[in-house]
Amino acid sequence: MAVTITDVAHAAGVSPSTVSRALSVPDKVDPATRERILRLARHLGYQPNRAARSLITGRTGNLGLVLPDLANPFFPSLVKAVQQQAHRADHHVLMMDTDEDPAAELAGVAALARQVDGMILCSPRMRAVELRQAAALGPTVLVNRLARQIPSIVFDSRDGMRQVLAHLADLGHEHIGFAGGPRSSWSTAERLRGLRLISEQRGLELTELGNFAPTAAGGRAAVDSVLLSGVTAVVAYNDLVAVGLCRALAERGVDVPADLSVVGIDDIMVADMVRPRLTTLAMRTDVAGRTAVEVLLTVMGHRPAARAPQVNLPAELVVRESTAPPAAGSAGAPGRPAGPVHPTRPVFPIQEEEP
Amino acid sequence: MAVTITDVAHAAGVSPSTVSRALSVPDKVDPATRERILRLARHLGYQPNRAARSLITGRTGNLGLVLPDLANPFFPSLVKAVQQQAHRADHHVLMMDTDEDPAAELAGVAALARQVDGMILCSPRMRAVELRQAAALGPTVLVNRLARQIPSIVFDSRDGMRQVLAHLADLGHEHIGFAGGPRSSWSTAERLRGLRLISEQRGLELTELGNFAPTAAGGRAAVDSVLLSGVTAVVAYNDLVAVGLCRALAERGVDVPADLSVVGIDDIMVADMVRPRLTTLAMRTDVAGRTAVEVLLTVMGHRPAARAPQVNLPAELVVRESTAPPAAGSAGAPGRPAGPVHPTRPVFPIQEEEP
DNA sequence: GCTGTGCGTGCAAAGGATTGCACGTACGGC
DNA sequence: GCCGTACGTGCAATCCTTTGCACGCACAGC
Repeated sequence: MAVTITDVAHAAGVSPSTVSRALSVPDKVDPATRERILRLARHLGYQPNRAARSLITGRTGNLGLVLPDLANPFFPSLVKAVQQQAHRADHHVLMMDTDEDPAAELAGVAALARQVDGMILCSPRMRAVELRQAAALGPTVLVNRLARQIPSIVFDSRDGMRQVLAHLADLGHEHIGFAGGPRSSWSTAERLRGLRLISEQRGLELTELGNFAPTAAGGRAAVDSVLLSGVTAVVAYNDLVAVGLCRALAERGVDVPADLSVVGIDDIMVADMVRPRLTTLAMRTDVAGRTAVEVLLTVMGHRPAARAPQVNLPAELVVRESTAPPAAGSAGAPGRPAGPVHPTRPVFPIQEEEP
Repeated sequence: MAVTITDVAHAAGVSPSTVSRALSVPDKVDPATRERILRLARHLGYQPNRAARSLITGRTGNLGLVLPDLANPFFPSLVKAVQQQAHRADHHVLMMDTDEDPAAELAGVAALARQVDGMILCSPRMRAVELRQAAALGPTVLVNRLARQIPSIVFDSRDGMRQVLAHLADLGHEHIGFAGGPRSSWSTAERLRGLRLISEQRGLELTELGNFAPTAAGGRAAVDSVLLSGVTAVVAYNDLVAVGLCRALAERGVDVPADLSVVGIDDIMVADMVRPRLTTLAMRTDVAGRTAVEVLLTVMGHRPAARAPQVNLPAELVVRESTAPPAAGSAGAPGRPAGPVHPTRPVFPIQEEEP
């Protein structure tokens, strides 16, 4: 059916070995024969059978990519970058969506391991011990998660949280809430750690509002804790949570940012489309994806991997419309000094009034 | 390194052939031996080497998925559904993003063809003749595109456009604009055909506003044509275009839906998050993805494929906030009879006024 | 002119699973 | 009690490519 290396060899009047060498180690074969072979190979449309090659070399030419939920807008651009970078290195990408199921993650990794040369695990939900098992199956790079001995790409949570809190503090906020993501999410823990550290340094009051699904619905669910907490600004686990929260607040008659400031994380496309446009901590997921592939290719090259590389990518605050100075008379900042204050509005408790 | 079929065979005291049969055609081997083999295989953690299997069977266990831009929110849920459905059939998915480049499509398909058992081409931009070349490389299913002799999954554009125009006509609109997508997009042509047909049937005036990029930026770019056209309602190529258009309109002081109605297509997640929430023609991309895999597996099974199956999926109009009756005195509907009319607002030409 | 070196090429093994064919055993039927 | 059948199992070929080893030839050096 398909044209094999032997077909090319016969056509060129050489042995299959020579054809193989002409294609992979060109300087080991006579220039004249090489040219003839290459021309014929092209002309016959020869494409090496990767299964056969894989059988002998032990390499597949594929990379695995495991992630919890492709429908989460955080991932597509990461996946896209991974795919592009892998393609540049002549590798293909096998994708696996585990649907936020930690059990499916290990199973998926095991199923994938045999037919990829290395794997990228994005925001894995599995526990550390399982992570080690997974990494033992082959070269592995983690994205959005840190683990001893496993190469990782993460965003600098501490500096990110520093930027967020600096911005809010500059606006005059003193009491800030954090609406966390899933309990099993490493990012939640990491961001909380950063927030705790920095808010203590700056003398800000930090209220943990709870754990919510990493979706707009999760954000809606957070609205009661937010309103009861008395905070003047909320840092949401991600932009979807922030958007859901804003929607729910609007329905309660709370104006963002006049009555309450909201900060998202990730800077997904939606963040710039909603009203108010979201102030958010931008994560360059495309950079993360590209870096992950580069690191993976490196560790795939050198067997021993002297020490697991850890890459810390910068996050950058994008200030848009969802943050403003706290309302005068707000619970969080009673009688605070002047400043570029927005037109005052009634705050909590909320009452229905003209739009 | 890894445990092979021979290892299992030795452990069980049988030949590799028997192990192979125990795993693939269980009723051809003695129940007792079968049990022993299965237990040992599980215990040793045996995973068949797919390269070796592929070499002999000619099948890879992979499906290819080619699409123009994963960053477009239309695709992720489709990809997710494809992946899930493929996984159920014990196949993996090789994804390829062509970055809206028609030339990259054919190249990508060619590169993928050798290592997949079948391919799903989503919204391909390539021309019909290239499409035939691509389909000749192996079992192929088209999504969002129709071609003779190639199995296709499409959404029912005509009925979709009928719903859209019925909704707008019911509201009282008589002059409707269409902001098309890329010229090479099959969907643009198809939707336009539907709009022309139905608007003629219903005696509506249809204005083609041009071709725009399938993004929010494309929608922004459409704002001038829209304002100059004198239409009272716009059907956008997709939700992103609709969102971009709404944003640009708002900046010009045009209120949606009071001054102008906008209808999107696709019902991506964003459609329900922006202000105003978008009235849009919902496409169940997850259903399309699942169906595509099912059809592909079918055509992969039967060699001859009696006739290429064509699946027409229903689209369903979701009415939200971006559509309303045309403003009284609007160019499109001068002195139209009463009805549930919104509070009147000045229309074009636009002038800055209080929010 | 003979030996040594090096380059270009071919031979053959290896990699792991599948599968047609054939063999052997055991049992049923007459 | 013998033959035929059927079932369970093993043998060996096959898929295609890569690669270590060896061969042969030509040319340079002494």
